[in-house]
Amino acid sequence: MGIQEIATVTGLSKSTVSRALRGMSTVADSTIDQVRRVADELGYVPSSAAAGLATGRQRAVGVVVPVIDRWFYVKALGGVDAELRRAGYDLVLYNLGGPGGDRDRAFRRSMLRHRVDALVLLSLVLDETERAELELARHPMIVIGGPAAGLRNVGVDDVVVAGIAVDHLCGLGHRDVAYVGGQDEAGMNVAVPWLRRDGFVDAMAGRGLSVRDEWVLDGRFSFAGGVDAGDALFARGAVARPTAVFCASDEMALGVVLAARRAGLSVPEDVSVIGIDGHEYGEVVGLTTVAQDPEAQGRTAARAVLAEVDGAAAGPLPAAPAHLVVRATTGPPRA
Amino acid sequence: MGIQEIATVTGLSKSTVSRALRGMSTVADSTIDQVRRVADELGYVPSSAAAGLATGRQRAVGVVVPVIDRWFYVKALGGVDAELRRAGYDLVLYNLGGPGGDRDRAFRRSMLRHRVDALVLLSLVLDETERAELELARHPMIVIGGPAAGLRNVGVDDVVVAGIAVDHLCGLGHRDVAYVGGQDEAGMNVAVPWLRRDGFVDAMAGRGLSVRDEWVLDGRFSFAGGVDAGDALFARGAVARPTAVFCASDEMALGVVLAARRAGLSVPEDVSVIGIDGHEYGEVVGLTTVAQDPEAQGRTAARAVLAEVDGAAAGPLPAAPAHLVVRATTGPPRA
DNA sequence: GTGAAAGCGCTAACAA
DNA sequence: TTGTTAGCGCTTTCAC
Repeated sequence: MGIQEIATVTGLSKSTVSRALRGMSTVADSTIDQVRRVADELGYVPSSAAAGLATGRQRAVGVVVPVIDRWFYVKALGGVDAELRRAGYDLVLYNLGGPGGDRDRAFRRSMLRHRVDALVLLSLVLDETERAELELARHPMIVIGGPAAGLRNVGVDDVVVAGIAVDHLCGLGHRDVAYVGGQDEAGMNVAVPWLRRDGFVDAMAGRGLSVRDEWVLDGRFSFAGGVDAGDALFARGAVARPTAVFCASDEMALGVVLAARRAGLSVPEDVSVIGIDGHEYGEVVGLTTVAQDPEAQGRTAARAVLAEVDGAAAGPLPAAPAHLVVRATTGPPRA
Repeated sequence: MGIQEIATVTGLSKSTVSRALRGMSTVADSTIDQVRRVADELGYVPSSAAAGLATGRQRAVGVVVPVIDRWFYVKALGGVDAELRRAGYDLVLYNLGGPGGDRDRAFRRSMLRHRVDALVLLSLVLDETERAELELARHPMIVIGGPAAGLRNVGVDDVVVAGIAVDHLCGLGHRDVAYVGGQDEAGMNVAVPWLRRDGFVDAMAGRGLSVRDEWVLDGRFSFAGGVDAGDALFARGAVARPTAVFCASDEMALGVVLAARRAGLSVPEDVSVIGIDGHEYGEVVGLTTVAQDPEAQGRTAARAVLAEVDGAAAGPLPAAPAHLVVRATTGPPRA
């Protein structure tokens, strides 16, 4: 049940059938109809392997994620997927599976096998070997999230984002603000957390405000991590307590809010909390945040990489937008 | 830079190189070493398309999800992925993208192209046409989540799960319990919500308890939906308020808890809340739940389908385990 | 508008 | 242990 069968049944040649199936304009309309009908009747299923071998194009792009179960990755993946589907491309998912997931093997064994025409890397920091390996495959690559040396990337300007948050907090009158960020649990993607922290510290310094060491905490970029950080922050008694907490992700911010309430503090009266992301849960809970749109970033990245596959030049991409969304978890500090 | 180059450089034949690359035991160890070295030097990258064409095996399996951004799907996807990676298989993600995502095209255009050797469907209810289409591809299929006519499936027994929740609630003395479930937002996957609701109603009936119509709500299987359902439930004043709420997912349960607190009710004193899933957030918040392990289900499904690809018979799978986790959101009703 | 033939890069008998 | 010879199912010149 290949193209040949259809050729035999219709009395046409393989080449004509091939052209007809792809709807090429050099084929008579009547022929196209006939071929399509017969193909349907026969239950013809094209072989992407054969087509790929012949053309050198797989019509598939790979998406590499450090781990899957993070809000940002899921959203970005959805965006990439939507755009690929529009273009008729398949998506092959390469999940590095965290620190325990032996990246090396994953890299070598599958990503390079010409199974895909391009790669979208989700906030990945590659080491030299990995870069070199990927270079072998010679296909277009782009990263979403933190910047990566030598690769195009789409994402927000993390320093700017941190600045927006600090502006908001300081504009309300806060001077004692803590930071909850830290390494991603997966042990990857170092760029983003650092950029946000540096952006925070710098923005504070820009206003003549310094940040206490004990107020820079690791929230592991997760809800539970945020709770832990909040517990640490609020257990110390009112004297050494910040009046505001800036979290590098909404999930952590949600955790901090919970910890605050548990500690008997009211938000934002006793402590203000702001996050980054635009997580759905935050909207419901009334979390103030600097929202970004990872889905749109995914779509942008997919479009860019697809264009490159089609031979377009790889120009630089503009920073993705992010904007302050003021809700109920931030307010002026207590007088 | 194909297998041929290596053959030329080493002075061996293509076949020997091919065998050496795959480490076949009929090849001299020294030859294997040599071939591998030369392959590395040349930066050889195998072509999965060519291998697939020749063998008829793509070493890839497709995973079909109704939408990606749901806790259960993400977790299950992770499980499938882990097992595939172990087996050296790639994962091709087919996201139907909700009701707006024109399933048809997605089905026809890519899933069937022999790009994958098997399919894992995440709680999908297929109509006849879709079933027929997929049959064409003739590869092993399995569904995770609700049962689907004519297909093997792995998942919890939803009726039993609902029974566990009802047992717990009634064991505490509750008689007035509401249900929050409803259609998945995606408009797919009808089986699971219905089974859970029916299981709930039946279990209640089994104890001589009936369920008010106004206490069966749609929470859209999301956090926000849970909040809405909770608002509706708790806005009516204490008279018509249930003493417990059974939610078909933890995300909805979390929303109901939030709504209860907002309405000035304390949990579990004024109202008990129980969910299904074992969501991480629930753990932190102290949500009582009937926990399941979608990741394990994903692994099981992947293993089963891989075995079938390798020619194993497709025996029936046992129901996945689920167990009650009592935490802080359930307690006896007020006297 | 259609056909013939070559070939994409690999694997798999069958020989040697 | 290695080499020879056919394909796998498509696309694509180049003719007609």
